[in-house]
Parts: sequence; structure tokens; C-alpha cells
Amino acid sequence: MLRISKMTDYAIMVMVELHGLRGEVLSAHALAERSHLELPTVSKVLKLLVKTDLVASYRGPSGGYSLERDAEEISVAEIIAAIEGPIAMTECSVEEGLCAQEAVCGLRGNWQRISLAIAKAMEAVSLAEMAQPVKTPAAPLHITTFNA
Amino acid sequence: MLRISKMTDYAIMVMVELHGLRGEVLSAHALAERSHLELPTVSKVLKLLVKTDLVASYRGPSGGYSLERDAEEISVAEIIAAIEGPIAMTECSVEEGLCAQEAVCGLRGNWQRISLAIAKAMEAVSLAEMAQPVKTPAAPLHITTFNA
DNA sequence: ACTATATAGTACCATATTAGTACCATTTAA
DNA sequence: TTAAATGGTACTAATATGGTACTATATAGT
Repeated sequence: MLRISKMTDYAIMVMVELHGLRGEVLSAHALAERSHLELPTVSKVLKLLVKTDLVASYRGPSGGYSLERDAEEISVAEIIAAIEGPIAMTECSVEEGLCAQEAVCGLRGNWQRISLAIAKAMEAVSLAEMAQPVKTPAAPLHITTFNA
Repeated sequence: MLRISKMTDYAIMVMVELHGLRGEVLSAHALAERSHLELPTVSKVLKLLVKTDLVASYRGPSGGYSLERDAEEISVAEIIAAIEGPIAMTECSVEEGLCAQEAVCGLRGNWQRISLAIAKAMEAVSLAEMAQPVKTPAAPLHITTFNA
């Protein structure tokens, strides 16, 4: 089904929540409430987002989290990568030598191209755009493939 | 990491193998050998591909499998969908009512747009193109997003 | 300084999904 | 009639994921 993980989904929900209060610091507790998610889950996700420099954290009372950058400067691709690592459709599209079949399977190049294309598409979508609700069915996105 | 499942990966390997001998019927056993995969796995994948009308099957001795259509007319998207269902990044992008958060989360429309974009990109890649080996790093694909 | 509040890090468990296997029924060419 | 092949179902094992708990550390306020 080519899904993002639930954790990634949650991460984007939390990021969207952090957007809209630019600069304002919100505790994990407050973010959990606002996003209708469980506190431990939100905490876990936030820690990953801090590690990858998407979110700034402040300790102590009245501490919490805020976006490290403007929502326009943060891409969906970055959030996905923060939670689940590099955007790649197959093992072999991450780097050479990860797949045992590599010697006998000629698909690596094509998987890399496809993975790269998808990664670029997600890079082009900013958190700010993501936060903008869209009625469904929305105007479809246009994607061109295999035109080098 | 946004991966396709291994089964899907195998499915494409098998389909690529079936291509190159247009029309020729190959047994699951022969396909397993050629693709360097285990017979039970290949059988399982082939059954799914038959069910979704991508592959034709013939019973009895000298039976086996062949492509149902020309490789140019089969898209990678179809193969993915055959093994793992509709191409969708989140539950909510498949159809309404699958995600409990739907009422409080405004991301559905955007996820649908992104999923659709990726699906279209994969539709544009044919099995024939996939079978054509590409040296890495290949020329990157160009994808445009959020330009309705 | 002390205390309460909040994040940081690590480690853990339970569950769900996926991969892989086995078995028996059915079809069909020789 | 027989043997070779697919069709279908059900099962097992491994892995990944989601979710939780606990301890350490930092800090604002009194």
C-alpha cells in the first residue's frame, strides 16, 4: 500500500499543530491534547524531530517545543526522513550492498530513479502547504516520470 | 522509509523475467530459478498476479505463466496494486471513514493529493521500462507537485 | 538552595504485519 | 491413467511497529 508509518503520520499532525503558533512554545502535554494523540506517542515523535533539527526544545517548567524553522522552509520529505529514514522504495535504492540479490537483479537503477522522484515530490511540499486544509476530491497533482 | 513490500519487489522481478520471452509460457519452477527466488514465494506472487489479470496461467503439464498483456501496457503501479492494494500514503487517502482521527485531522485532502501524484508517477512507468537496466546514478526523474 | 515541571534517553513489551511454508484440490497433456 | 502443473487455503515464524515505562537531566520560580 506504500504507506508512511503511523509515527510519521503523527509527526506531521504534531508539526501542523506547532505551526499556527509560530514561535510559541507548547509542551508535549498540550500538543498531545491539541492533536488528539497519546502523550507518550507524541513525546517519542517530538524527540525524533528534535534530533533531526526540525523542532527546538526547551527544558524546565514552561518548557516545551516550537518549530526550528518557518513552516514554509520545512518539507514533508524532511519530516518523513526524520521518523523513518531515507525515502527509498527498496533496500537497494538506499545504497549499494544492502540487498543479497543485487548481483543478479538489474532493477536497482530504476528503483533509485523512482525513489528519487518521489523524494523530490515530497520535498516540494512544505509544512505550511500541508497545514492548509484541502477539500476532497482535490485537484490532482501532476507528476512527470522517466523524462530525464 | 516508504518501502514497497518484499513481495511486491519479488513480483516485479518475476514480471521482468516473464518479459523478454513474450508469449512463452514458463513454469513457476523455471521462474523461481531464473529470478533466484524460492519456489513457494514465486508461486504465491504469481497467484496474486493471475487474480489481478496481469499474468495468464495454464494448468497441466507444460503449463505455466505468461504476461497477459505487452510489457509496455503494464505499469509498475498495477503490479504494486496487485500485491499490496491501492497506492495510498495513509489510511485516509484510500477512502473516507478508515481513520478514527478523521474528524479532528485536516490532512486527508493533502494526503490524497500526494498519494494520487505518486500513483500517477508509477502508472507512467511501464514494465518494459523497468526491465531496461539503468546505470546508477541514473538521470533523476522530474516530479511536479501541488501545481493543480 | 529547593522544588516542581518539563524534556532526554534508553530499554522494554505487546501486537500486527509480513514472509515464507505446507497441503490438498483441480486441471490437462501425453 | 498418470504425472505435471496451477489454485486455494491455512498455518507458522520472523520482523517491524506501535506504544509504554523508567530514570536522568535541565530550568523557572519561590
